[in-house]
Amino acid sequence: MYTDQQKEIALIAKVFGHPARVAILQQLFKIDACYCGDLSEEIGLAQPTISQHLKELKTLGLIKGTVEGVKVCYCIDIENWTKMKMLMHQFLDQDIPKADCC
Amino acid sequence: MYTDQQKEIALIAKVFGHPARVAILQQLFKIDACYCGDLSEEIGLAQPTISQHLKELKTLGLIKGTVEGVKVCYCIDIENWTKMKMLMHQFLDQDIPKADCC
DNA sequence: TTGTTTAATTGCAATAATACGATTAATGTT
DNA sequence: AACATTAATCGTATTATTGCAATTAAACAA
Repeated sequence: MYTDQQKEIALIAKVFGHPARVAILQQLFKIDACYCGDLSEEIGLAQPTISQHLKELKTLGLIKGTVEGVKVCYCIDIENWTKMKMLMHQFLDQDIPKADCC
Repeated sequence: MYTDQQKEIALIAKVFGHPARVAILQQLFKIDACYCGDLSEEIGLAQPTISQHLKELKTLGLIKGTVEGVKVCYCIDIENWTKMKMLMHQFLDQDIPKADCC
């Protein structure tokens, strides 16, 4: 029904389609690494909610987490983020017509 | 709770978060203009479903439609698409850390 | 006017997403 | 071992999204 590319773009975009996940990602870029509890405080959502959002980001491969004692340190997965960026640019930067058609 | 930027990025991404809307946009880029009925055939969804997706894209300002007799011609809104692209690039092209932190 | 074509709207059923309290799991500390 | 800390999972209520049949609306044609 849809091309693989269309499905993948939609999957990525869906993950960006919630402000909490946008906020989490921006925070990870800003401070380079973060703990679930810190994010919960920073963003203002309950810990299970943040954990759930982190899981979605992790499932897509955009972030990774490593256990550090009793905490889990999350950060951007640079390689996958770069790959994702290429796909999204491909979609966003399509050649636009010279003039509005209507 | 979230910044305006975060909310706007999420709103845009949410619209891209369904393969049907990705397909519609790609088709509009490809053939420069399209009618609702053509999209319905091309994509394989019922006319009301396509109409609904078109409405969401229009609400966000990414496309515009002009009545052409009994049909409605849809096309990309170049100006708004360009604006949207800038916002998304701002988000996607954040400075990534030199090395994985974890 | 009457019919034809196309798109929008309505109503509704099915599914998915979101948020969080309660609990469990894992690790570290005393 | 017993406790403390942190994050994941479970269960569940609420809300949002999706898809479409049926209908309505709008424009044109005969």
